[in-house]
Amino acid sequence: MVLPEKTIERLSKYRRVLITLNYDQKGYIYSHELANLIHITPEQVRRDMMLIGYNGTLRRGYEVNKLIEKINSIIDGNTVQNVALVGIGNLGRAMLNYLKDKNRYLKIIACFDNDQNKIDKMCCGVPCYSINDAGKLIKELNINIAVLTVPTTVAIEVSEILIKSGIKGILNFTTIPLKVPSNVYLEEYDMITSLEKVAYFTQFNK
Amino acid sequence: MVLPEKTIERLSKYRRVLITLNYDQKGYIYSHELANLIHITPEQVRRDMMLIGYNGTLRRGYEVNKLIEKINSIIDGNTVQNVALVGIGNLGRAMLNYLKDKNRYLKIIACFDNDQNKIDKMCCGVPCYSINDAGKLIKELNINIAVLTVPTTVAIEVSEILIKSGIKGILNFTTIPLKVPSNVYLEEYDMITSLEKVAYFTQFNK
DNA sequence: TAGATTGTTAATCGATTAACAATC
DNA sequence: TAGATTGTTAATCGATTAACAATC
Repeated sequence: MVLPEKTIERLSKYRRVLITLNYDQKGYIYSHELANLIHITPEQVRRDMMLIGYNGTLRRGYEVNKLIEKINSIIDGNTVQNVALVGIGNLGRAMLNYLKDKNRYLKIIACFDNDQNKIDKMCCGVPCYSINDAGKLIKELNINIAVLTVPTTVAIEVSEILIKSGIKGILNFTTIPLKVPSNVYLEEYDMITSLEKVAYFTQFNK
Repeated sequence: MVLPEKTIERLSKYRRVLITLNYDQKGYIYSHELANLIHITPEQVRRDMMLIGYNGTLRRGYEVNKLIEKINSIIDGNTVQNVALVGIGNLGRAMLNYLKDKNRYLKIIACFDNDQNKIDKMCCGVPCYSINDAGKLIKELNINIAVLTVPTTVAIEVSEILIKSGIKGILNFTTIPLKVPSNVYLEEYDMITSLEKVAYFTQFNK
């Protein structure tokens, strides 16, 4: 029932390249063409298609529009999920601008901060509320997902508030490892670790 | 010789929590304590220690300072690596502020852009140069690593310039999958995919 | 000693890659 | 038909987890 993490990552990328490169106007695409677009092997594409139960045709490959629809139904469940961005510093604002309007089923409908100068104003087109009202508003606005861009010093405290408020998925951009209950999905996105990883492996390329 | 990717990621996190939580003043740490700090199992910590050839003592665990030194020598090779940030938009500036000064062996010493208003000025304390001079400057300044935060529309073009200029490691924050030669290390950091992944797995937590 | 801890091998799990039959 | 492509099983690879001997 639950698909592998890596398959979900690739489905996200398949959909994005197909849409941004206007392949939906092309009609059909072969596994090796789709593989080339994100630099993987055709076997991996076919295996993903098998896992999601999507069949191509032998002569023409995969029907692009149908495939996009299928991916929509898997990732978004064809229903809008509301997202909050928590912490409107430099990073938060950049992320908000970046993630906003990238997926019509994922709507960033609120942001939270503790700075009185930001609260009750709009930030990049999204209303900003006090973190003290998170408990109430997350329930009222039916928000399931939080993007966490607060300073590391308050990351744990804020994550606990979010979980108490009913958030079921967190994308953590802070560089503190969080601990969440088993009914909350956590994705860690640690930029410093990523850069240090590049530093390590780059040593072998000289 | 080359350590597994996942081990490198954890080494980066071990070092960071040990330093930020001032464990270097504590002297020694047990595998289960270190495991707790980043929410993994003690077995995994011990296996990583084994892989990097670092031995603890039976009664007291691992000597923190020595462990940090060991991780330094692995990830940074105890030598400074110069880094360039390419693309000084909102995201680029946020990343620059975020990554700056996080690791004394990883120095962001230049940024590149194509906007005349930014070129030849300082940006967040780092000199900004024209992308047209990248070929010359990357060699002159001995830069090995690039953090890519340009708009998706020019990502491929710019990555090719960087590779021609001798960059050996790229941290790609754009949402376009890049293709690099085998002697260049590429780390993809796709925020949209991360958010969509959270959206998918959150559906099972309701 | 008894208990706690490390270091390491074996077993398991998850993901990728290889191989190939089916078929248009 | 011949060639190209899909769908799927088997094999391999990489990473985690379990088990346990050694030892302070």
